[in-house]
Amino acid sequence: MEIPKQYDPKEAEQHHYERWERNGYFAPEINQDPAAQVFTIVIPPPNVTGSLHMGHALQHTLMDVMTRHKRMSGYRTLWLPGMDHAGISTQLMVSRALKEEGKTRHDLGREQFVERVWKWKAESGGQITVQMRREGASVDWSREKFTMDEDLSRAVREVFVRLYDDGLIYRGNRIVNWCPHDQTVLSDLEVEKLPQAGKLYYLQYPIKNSDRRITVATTRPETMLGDTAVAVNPNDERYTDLKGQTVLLPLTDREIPIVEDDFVDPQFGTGAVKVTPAHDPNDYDMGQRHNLAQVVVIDAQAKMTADAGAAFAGLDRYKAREKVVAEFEALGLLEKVVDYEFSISKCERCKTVIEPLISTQWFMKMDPLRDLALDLMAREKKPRFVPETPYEKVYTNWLENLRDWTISRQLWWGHQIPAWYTPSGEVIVARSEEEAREKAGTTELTQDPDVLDTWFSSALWPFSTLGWPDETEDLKTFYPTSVLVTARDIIFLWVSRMVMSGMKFMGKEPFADVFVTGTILDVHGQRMSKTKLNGVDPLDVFDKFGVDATRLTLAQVGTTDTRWNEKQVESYRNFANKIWNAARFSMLYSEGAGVNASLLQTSPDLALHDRWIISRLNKTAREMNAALDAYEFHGAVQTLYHFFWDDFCDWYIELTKADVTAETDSPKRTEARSRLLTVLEHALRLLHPFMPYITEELWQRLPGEKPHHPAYSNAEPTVMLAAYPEGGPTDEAAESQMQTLINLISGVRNIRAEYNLKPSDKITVLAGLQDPGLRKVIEENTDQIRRLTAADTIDISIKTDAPKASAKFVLSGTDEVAVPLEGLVDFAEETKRLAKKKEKLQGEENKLRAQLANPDFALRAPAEKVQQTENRINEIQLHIKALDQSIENLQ
RNA sequence: GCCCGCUUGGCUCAGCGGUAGAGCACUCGCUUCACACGCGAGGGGUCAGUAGUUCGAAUCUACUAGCGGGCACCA
Repeated sequence: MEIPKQYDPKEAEQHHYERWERNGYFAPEINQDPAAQVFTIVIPPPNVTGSLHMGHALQHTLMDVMTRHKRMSGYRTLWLPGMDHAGISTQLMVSRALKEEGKTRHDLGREQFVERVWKWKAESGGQITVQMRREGASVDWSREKFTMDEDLSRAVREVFVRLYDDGLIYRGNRIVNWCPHDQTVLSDLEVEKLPQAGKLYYLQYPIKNSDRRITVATTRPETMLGDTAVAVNPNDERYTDLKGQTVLLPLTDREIPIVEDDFVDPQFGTGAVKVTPAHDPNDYDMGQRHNLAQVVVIDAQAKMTADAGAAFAGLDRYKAREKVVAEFEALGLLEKVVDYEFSISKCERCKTVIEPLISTQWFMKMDPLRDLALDLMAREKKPRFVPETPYEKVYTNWLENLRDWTISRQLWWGHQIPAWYTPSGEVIVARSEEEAREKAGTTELTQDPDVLDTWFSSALWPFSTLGWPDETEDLKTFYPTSVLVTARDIIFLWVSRMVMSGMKFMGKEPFADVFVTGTILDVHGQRMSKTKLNGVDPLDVFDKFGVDATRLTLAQVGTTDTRWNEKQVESYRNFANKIWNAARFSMLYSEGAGVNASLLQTSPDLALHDRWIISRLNKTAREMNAALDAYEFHGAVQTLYHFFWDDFCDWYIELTKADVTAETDSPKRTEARSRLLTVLEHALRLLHPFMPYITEELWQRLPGEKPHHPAYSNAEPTVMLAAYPEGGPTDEAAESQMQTLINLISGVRNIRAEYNLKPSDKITVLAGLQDPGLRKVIEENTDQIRRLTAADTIDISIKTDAPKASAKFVLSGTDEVAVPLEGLVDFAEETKRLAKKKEKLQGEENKLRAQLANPDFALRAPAEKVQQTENRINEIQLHIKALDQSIENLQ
């Protein structure tokens, strides 16, 4: 079998996914163990309009690592995929397409427009599901959901009706955030506050029956046309005599009162505030407190209404502003205009300045729901946020200050509100029009034209996708889910609402843990964004370095904000190639051999390197399971990388090479070959959750017995259903002996490098080892040492009798190694080399001695620590003594 | 305004109470029979600053500075 020298990721990425999916490996049904524990993740449903970005790739990688790890560990796993109908985004996208045809949605009418959106979805929606397959995401496509599916829509209506019946959903006339561009109301969370350089206008209002004026400051002069009061702080002495007076509102024929309200800050502006209840949330509240009239002067198109007066009616709000200012100036009532930076509310999506308007909308009363979530946190500390800081606190604080949620939207694409109106204006809320007719006792019903906020259906995602309100098997099996993986920007929009609805309708939290990922920033530390065009396309990275290398890079990001670093991906591409070539070597010499798990049973009879790699493998497996269970992805990646590259490739393969590549067949050769293949096979399993493609590609090729986890015994061979190694016993003696061997070999190599010896220069290694155990280890490995240091002779004795012209190093305490270098040793240089080492040791000794000299140290530090320090000092002393001896011999 | 996070070698990041780590970059050597996307050997950091707690602090506490983020009804 020809195996190319270089790993081609595209080749491996081509076939396996299709096979995995076709064979049903992603579905929980593949697990045959009725007693299996359950592991569930529901995907944060990407927008149907969206395409894959780095944030998705990061989240998906982490979810896939978790899912694959649990699946291999015998859990019945479900990672449920799906998409969100993304109300406004989708409607806008289709509207834009219509515009190209010279039409608007109104030309089509509601029914045809919605049909058109469905058509768009069928043809070009859900690009991301194709891209997720490329990522290797092991989601169960047979359970894929869409928030507008009939079953999920049914859940939405059910929830609406129940909350309405509970009095938690109500219809009300209140001030709301209105986007004049998208022509819909928005919730507080869909509005972003942006700093804005603007002006503060000081307007003078004449007082009735007086020649005095009162000055108010405003950033929005046009709203003065809707003023219905001027407010001052009750304790503001400047205005004591004006209290209860009446103001003649300029540019209108209205007279408005001066009221007192604590809300007014005497320090700001003039201490007098114009009150426009119909166009400002604070003024609205003040209006409620003082029973003020609401004069609507701006309409849904952000144009002035007839109530703004004939001179202004029909004007755009900004034109009206100019005109108001001009007229005030003409009247001599414009006191001054100053530059002023303030924050302005904009539509998160289209960046249009929000117009606060009074409007009849549907709202959700949040307090009782909020309390469910807060209780859950207080009582059970759920959900558990990872990382706990700052998210637990941020989440809790937000809940504590929660206000009612505006849930209606003036859109066509979405779940139409299940409320009908009778001719007499009675409101009937029902699960269907049929039910509404029954309730109303009439067929003359009109359904509310509005739809629900997209997040209304997302809030139900963890149970609506599993069949709720029916008590399905899936719902019983998979709810509550295990962990939610998400970006931090939707903790309020989505996470908190899922907790509330989960508690309300399931009586149980929707997920145990919430893992909040970090953010991938661009190379300059800026957020990647479409408008900034600084985003890196994951698909380009896949093409350049392979999916597996990209996944490894993303996995180690974990919860930290990290700048995009292509070099990192490149290094993991190289790692993939290293894996490929280690496997290539193992299989090049696999004749007569095969994977055989029994060869990983350790035994004192085995060679040191075998006992060592078995111990290292077991330790690595334990660390991997611990790290993955603790969501420590960075540590997990590091552990894998160093086990595979340093332990397995740099040392184990080199040490087992002699046996593996032996010319003649023998049981020893077969065993060495088989053990190498077996260690590799286990390593591939450990790597699989992170690097699904290369591991499957190689695992399929390995000869020998590669059993599945017992839960999957019926399935065809695949690494994704092999057992994740749990890690057997470790062998500390073997690890420490091996470390000595490594130190010896590295020490000799160091001498070779420092003396610029050519690889062809043969050397003799003299080892003086007083410790009999150590001597035995080294004696048993003389051939290995000879090969790995390119030495001719290894001479082991109790004490070296090295010639003066030798380079030396101390292995430990009294054990030293010498390499005679007749004619090559510059005595002065060698003295310097040894002195440098001594100096370093001396520094350490001084530090430790100072510590020991502190009487409090002996008194307060744990005895074990004191002992350790003393031991280390003794060791250093022996080492220094040996160095001194060597230096003296050189003189 | 309030709250939070970050600041570790040239770069990107680990570590989070017991002598500073990785990858990349850098230096030197190597066509060593798996891999030059490689092999071997090295150099490089008073862990932002200050003051505390502690026998001992990159690691805990407080403050300061720089950067980043979240929340907030100041017209």
